[in-house]
Amino acid sequence: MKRLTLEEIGQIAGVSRSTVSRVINDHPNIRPAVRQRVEDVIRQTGYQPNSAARSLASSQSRVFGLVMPSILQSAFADPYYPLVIQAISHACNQHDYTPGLFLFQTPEEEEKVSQRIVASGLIDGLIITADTINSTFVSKIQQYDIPFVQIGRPPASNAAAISYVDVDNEAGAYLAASHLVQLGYRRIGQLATAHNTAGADRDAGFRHALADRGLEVDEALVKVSDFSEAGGYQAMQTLLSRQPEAVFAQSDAIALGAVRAIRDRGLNVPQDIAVVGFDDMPLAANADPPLTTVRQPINRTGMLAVETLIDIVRTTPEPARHIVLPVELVIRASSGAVN
Amino acid sequence: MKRLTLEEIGQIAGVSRSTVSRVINDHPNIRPAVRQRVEDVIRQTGYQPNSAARSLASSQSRVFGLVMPSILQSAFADPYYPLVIQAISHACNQHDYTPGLFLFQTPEEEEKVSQRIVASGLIDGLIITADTINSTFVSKIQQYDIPFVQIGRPPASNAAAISYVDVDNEAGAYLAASHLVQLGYRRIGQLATAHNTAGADRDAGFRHALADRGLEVDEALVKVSDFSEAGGYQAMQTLLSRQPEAVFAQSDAIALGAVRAIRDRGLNVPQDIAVVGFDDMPLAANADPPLTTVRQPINRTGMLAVETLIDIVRTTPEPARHIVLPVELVIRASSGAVN
DNA sequence: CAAGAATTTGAGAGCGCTCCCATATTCTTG
DNA sequence: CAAGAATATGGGAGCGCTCTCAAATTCTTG
Repeated sequence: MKRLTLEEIGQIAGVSRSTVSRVINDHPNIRPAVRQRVEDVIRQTGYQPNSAARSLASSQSRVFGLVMPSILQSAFADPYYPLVIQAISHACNQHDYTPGLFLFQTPEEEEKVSQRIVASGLIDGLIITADTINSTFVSKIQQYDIPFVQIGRPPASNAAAISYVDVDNEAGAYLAASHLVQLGYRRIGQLATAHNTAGADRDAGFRHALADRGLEVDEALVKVSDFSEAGGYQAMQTLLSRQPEAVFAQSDAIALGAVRAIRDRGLNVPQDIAVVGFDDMPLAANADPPLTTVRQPINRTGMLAVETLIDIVRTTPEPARHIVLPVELVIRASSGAVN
Repeated sequence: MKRLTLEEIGQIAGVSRSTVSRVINDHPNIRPAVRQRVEDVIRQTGYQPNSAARSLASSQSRVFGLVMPSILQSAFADPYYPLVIQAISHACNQHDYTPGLFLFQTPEEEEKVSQRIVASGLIDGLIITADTINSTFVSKIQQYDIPFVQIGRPPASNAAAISYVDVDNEAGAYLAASHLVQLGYRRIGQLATAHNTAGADRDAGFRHALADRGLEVDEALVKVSDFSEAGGYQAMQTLLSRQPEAVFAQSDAIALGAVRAIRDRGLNVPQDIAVVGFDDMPLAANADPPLTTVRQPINRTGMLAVETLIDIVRTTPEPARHIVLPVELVIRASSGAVN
């Protein structure tokens, strides 16, 4: 079927191009009868405005870029990212935006593609998932005047100038660690991560919780992992010799790896070692044992990132928006509080 | 920094708009000296052509839509999809296309968004990941003249007319099942899936393998699951009472769930029950025990889907392209062949 | 019911490119 | 080295919208 133009829709409805444009863009000052007539024609013909022409005339594409910088490497080892992508996609669908996907595996790929996307006008704004401490991508993007919001808190040095949506990682870790303390565990370990602000905040929450209850953090019980199940497995293996009574893992994937490591050593969760995770991924509830964890609202994070970006694009970019979402502790069997 | 136009680049380089356009689009018949001069100016200024203007003038957007129909539901329960997305993203980056992401959770969302994407000219073609038997989405898309390729074989009824990239599921399952037979197992079960062609093909391969070696398929040893780890866990639980000696799972996630179910029953893999998966996800190698599985080339699948679509968009859409990629059996500990 | 105010509609210009055709330049070759 | 062929370059038109401004229509109100 041939594609119609505004002009042709106008002809059919007996009005001008301009009037049809007004109807489509919800402008005021159209007689109701005319609006109705035009809307009918649009519906009957299935007309959709040509998006290239729209972008060119309005310099707005209604496309957002969803960026995962190369520094995240094989980002999908952590099931968190697919969920974020899903949430953002859904939010974009609701708001009639199209999410363009930009995953970078190497710095070269990042360099080549990012040049194109920032300068071609293809994209109205960027959603950047990067809470790594050193993000060359973000500092590069700041040089262009393209709006963006970050998912996850940027490093303190430039957090003020950057709009972001984050969850309250510190409060979540505080809840998790407090929970373990309250259950009577004393030798509490942590499977931490490095080079990312979420990890730093969770670490801080963990330490505050212990301190607030008069416990000292035994640095020998803190091991660094990446965000994957395999990383958790390895880190837990090294931690096992220190005989912790409980362990706070900075993600569910890490926690699951830890559980596996504990089992392989012939020990049981939570009888021998209690485990608490972070994220509340779908698989946390189905795990064996079901994982006590900190639930973070991934869907709301994605939705708010999109809505914040829309707001920035449509109104003034200043001042930067900072959103921090609350989290909650979900108590299941792995911490030994229930069975 | 202000965005430059073709005209302005031409001015700086002392040539016309048209010549600059020719340089950018690699047209022949430009004197080397002139081309050089123009390229220098482009490089120095960091000029990028405005993509809206390009699309409008050429009616090509260089955007592909990556679609996961609503029928897949929470598609990301299976880690296969994130990997496919990653592969497609990478392939698009290489070929200077932008992948637009269209994940649909409900039929309403699908309806609303797909109308916009097929008719607005935003998109040059679609990559559809859907090997479900009943895809209303695909039949709807066929009514428009928008090029698309499917990942996974369409149902036989209209496979001839549809371009697709698939892996040789039947051969893979045949390899896996033959492997189990050769190891001496006789009571071989299958954790199958329903309503998708990949599952049907893997089922066929499984049955052929057994038949070719004179074994009958015991239907009581075939259980249906979805593609998730939790689904595999449940299906295996019901299968356990039938005391299989070995089981072929139609995906790695299912296989991992099965391993967990077997363990929970106090049995060991592979000593009591051997397990073979399908996909060779990254976690298969790290699993405990490492999973014998059928490796499918996800990166090549994504790459070929993109390249096939580019070919269809640029040349003639007829005839439909059918690509079936080979798979290989990866033998690890879970099948009992090695330790 | 006329005159001014308010509302509604139409037409022109322009967004930055590509594509085609006309003109200018360079290359052949007798 | 002239004349025709081949090659290289420039300019106009047009892609389908939006936005501004002017004109037409409708609404007020004395």
